[in-house]
Amino acid sequence: MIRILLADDEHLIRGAMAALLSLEDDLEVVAQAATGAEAIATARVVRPDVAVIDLQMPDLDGVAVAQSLALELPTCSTMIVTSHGRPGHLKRALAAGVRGFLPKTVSSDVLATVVRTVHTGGRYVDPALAAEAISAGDSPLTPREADVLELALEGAPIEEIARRASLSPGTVRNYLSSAVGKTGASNRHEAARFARAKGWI
Amino acid sequence: MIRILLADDEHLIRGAMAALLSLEDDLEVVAQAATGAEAIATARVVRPDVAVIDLQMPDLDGVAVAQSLALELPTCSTMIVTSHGRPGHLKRALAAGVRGFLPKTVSSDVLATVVRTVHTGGRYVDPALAAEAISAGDSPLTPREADVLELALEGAPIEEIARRASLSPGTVRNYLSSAVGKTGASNRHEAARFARAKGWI
DNA sequence: AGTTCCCCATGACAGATGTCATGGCTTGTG
DNA sequence: CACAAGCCATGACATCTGTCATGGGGAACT
Repeated sequence: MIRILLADDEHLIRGAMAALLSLEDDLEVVAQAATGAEAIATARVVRPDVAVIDLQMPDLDGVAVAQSLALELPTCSTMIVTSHGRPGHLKRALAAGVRGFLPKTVSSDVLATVVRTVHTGGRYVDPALAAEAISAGDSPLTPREADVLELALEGAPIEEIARRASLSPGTVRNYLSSAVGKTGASNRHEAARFARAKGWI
Repeated sequence: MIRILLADDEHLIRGAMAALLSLEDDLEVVAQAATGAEAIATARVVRPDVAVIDLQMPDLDGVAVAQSLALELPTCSTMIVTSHGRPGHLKRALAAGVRGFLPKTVSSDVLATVVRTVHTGGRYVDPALAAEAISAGDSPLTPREADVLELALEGAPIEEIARRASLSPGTVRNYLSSAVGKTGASNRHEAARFARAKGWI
């Protein structure tokens, strides 16, 4: 019997996935969590064999949870399911020791199969997402450029970005200009959207 | 027995919700669809009692589907479930004749209860979403302002917005300026994000 | 030691953007 | 009808942004 921890902030989805996984004879959902922190705390207690984590949750990112679990419970395999699969996320997730990465568009038997695969030490990444990740390539942005671009996402004026990044406005403009050039966008807002779509920020 | 049509583009979620609803003795999922168009076509054939529709789908909006269903199948009650509930959506949905509106954060028994409620002619709107909708108020934007602001969402330069809206760049700037004033933002990008958060565009 | 890359900053310039005043046209309303 | 409100446009002005040149300091690699 494979013991599963399920973490997803959407109660309905979580309950539904639990119901679905429980239909399998060899799978058992032993715990559920609605937030990243809760997932980690629960995992410490119940020590599941496999953790199925949603990527986007209110507090901790799914990847952050995976990182913690990899450290604290090396025997527990972590896999991530997500609605909005961006290339960068996949890369970060694999770096964090995640063994499975799926979009929520897959069918239920694929999910069950992957749970079994990661439990026996295997890995599985959705082919479509993998292809996207490869085509997206590495981020050409320097760390600082990524920081600044992220602050620009909300549409804030440069003044405010500079304050929040503790930089001079001139420097901010330089970084943004560089980022705009690298992304082929025509202004920082477009560049920010582009970079987010690629998963670079 | 209440016959249900389930529409959601995420296969996993759809299957899971089907599994969950089928656990109830008086509910039966008689059809599933992955897109809006598919949902309408399927509904014409199977004539379900209740349609449970996801708000965001690749092609048609959940609200658009609800509108079609209300016309073609007046005996079928439509309810919408969504991950990202914005106030404006709720308003549009109710105008389209939707009888139930829920975020995916609700528990499974709430879902089942609401299915029964709408089937007997009742209505149900998630209290939290309702409160949000009320506090958001009506859109202060004129139709044209909303159009232009929507085009501004992607970060395009004014030149392009003007082309896409078939307006002079000067006019676009006037509308945007007005919208910026009404939203209290400091530039059009912030205004666009704000308006989207409020569900105005 | 030299080279390269990143970080941070400044200054200058052109072009994009936000704001305001103004005016003509249409539509709906008291 | 008079009036208000929305739609569309133009022009002028101040400010914001994007771009480029320049330079110092630090880390990494050859």
